[in-house]
Amino acid sequence: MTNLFIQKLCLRAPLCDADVNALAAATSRIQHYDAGQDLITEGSKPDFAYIILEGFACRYRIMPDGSRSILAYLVPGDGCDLHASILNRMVHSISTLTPCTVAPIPYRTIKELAAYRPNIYLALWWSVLVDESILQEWLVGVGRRSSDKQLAHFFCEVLTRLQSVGLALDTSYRIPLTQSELADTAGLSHVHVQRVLTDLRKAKLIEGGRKGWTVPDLTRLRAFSGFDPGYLHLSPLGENSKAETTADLSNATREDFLKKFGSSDFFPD
Amino acid sequence: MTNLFIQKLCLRAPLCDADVNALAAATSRIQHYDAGQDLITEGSKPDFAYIILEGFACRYRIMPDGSRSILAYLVPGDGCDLHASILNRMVHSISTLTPCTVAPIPYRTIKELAAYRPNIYLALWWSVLVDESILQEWLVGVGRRSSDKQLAHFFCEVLTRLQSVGLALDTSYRIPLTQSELADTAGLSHVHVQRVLTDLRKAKLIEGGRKGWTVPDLTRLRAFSGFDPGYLHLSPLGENSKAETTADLSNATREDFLKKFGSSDFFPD
DNA sequence: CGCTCCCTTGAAGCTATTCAAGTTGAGTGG
DNA sequence: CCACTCAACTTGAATAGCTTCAAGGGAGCG
Repeated sequence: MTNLFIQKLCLRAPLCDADVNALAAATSRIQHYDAGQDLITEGSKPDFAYIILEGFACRYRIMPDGSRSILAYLVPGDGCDLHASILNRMVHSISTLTPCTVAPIPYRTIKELAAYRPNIYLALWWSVLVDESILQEWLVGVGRRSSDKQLAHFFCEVLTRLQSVGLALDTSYRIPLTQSELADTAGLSHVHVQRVLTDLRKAKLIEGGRKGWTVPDLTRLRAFSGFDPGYLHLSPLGENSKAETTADLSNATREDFLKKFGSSDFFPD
Repeated sequence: MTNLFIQKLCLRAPLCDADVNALAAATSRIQHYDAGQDLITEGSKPDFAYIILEGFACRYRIMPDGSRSILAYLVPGDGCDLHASILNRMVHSISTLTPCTVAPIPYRTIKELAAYRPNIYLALWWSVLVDESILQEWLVGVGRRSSDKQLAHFFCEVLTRLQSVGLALDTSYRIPLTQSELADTAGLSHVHVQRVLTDLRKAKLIEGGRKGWTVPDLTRLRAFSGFDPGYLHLSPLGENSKAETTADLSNATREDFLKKFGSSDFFPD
């Protein structure tokens, strides 16, 4: 019994059977949402984090003038704001873009999982840091990439993230986003996005439209946009080309890892 | 024995004397850097995190075409990449902008502090989440704010962050950034930044130039830029009404400030 | 004194926005 | 099945915002 969320965490820390079972229990209750519904609203302080099991969602903010800024996409396997209970309140909203299947998890449960299961704790940390890294990449993109490269880069990112959980392994996977959503992601007007996308289509770098984009040749799109997946930190623990360092986990074998972090006194409380 | 880093963490979790002493010991070794030196270089996997005790530093990326994108500023009291040892390798560099006093902390020490001292653990988490929140705000700004409002908003943020650790309580505090640095922060050309800044100067919203900016009236600048400090999550744990947060530091006199944040149980020292 | 870094200004041109008016396609009810 | 509707997409034209190139000015420092 597993799901894409658990699969994703498995990429990030060596979870044992007990870890997987605990996560499976935590995500066993599921809910369905239609497209366009808010899971979390700006200003609230929710009691649950949500795991997206199917569908696409996004984190966004509405500016005083009514314009929208999309800050992140949540694809199947992603959790939203697993950590947010530490902060006072949400400063953005989260909304479904397609019909979604989600698993709500009480923050209490997350805290307990993190406290008693070091590997889950590590995997959650990893997720937060990857979120931050993606945010940095987007900031670079909005600031310093041309609009065509930025949109192409974004498609590469989403496909790569989907592939990392076993989706989008062939080129027929449809990314269900409208041009307006892409515009609010890239900080552009929807009219301009439309023109850029037709150019990309003419160059055979993307295909589709109307809430369904496909990429015929991801390698070409990556080359075009200068996409380097390093910032997604996808490579499993243990595969690290850099020289050995005193900092710990990346070079560690599973045994080293457990020896170091599996002891119960590491997480008091 | 305390410093701005410890002071900042005290705002974020109720640290006891032992916590403070442990942090003081961890940051007791200090180093001096000239302006323009890299503390951490892209692609490396450093052994130390660095706490900025004096001076300004920034996190940045150089794009393939040679342009720079600044992703974050580190002001006194900030730590850089306290958590980075979990990830494979750095995907950006960190450089001093002014001469800096920094305290290097081995990642081992950070791990131990986090493991054995729950309040420090909580405060570090908080720091990471605030960093992420700032990144989101910047992304919104680059995408959806006009260039004058964006730069004004940025000045508000930096001043507010400085005030939260007791710096910049009056208007004479100089923000030591060049126009090129501001341009790489806002994703603009330095020529355009120059023109926007002269406009802001004409409107008496900012003063100075040449690596030294001051804000004569932070309230006016906040109103102009639509700055809401909520995303900095400065209010102490437990106090989280919106009204209170927006009110807090910006208009505060020094006495208000000390009354609120200077109480001895808040700064055990 | 002369160097360097930072700032300033002008002009030309590109990029992106805004406004406005269609078109297309999927879904809905008759 | 067809008309109707709505959201998504498309296109054009005018213009604002921003960049680039280029040249020059001013402050601080050895």
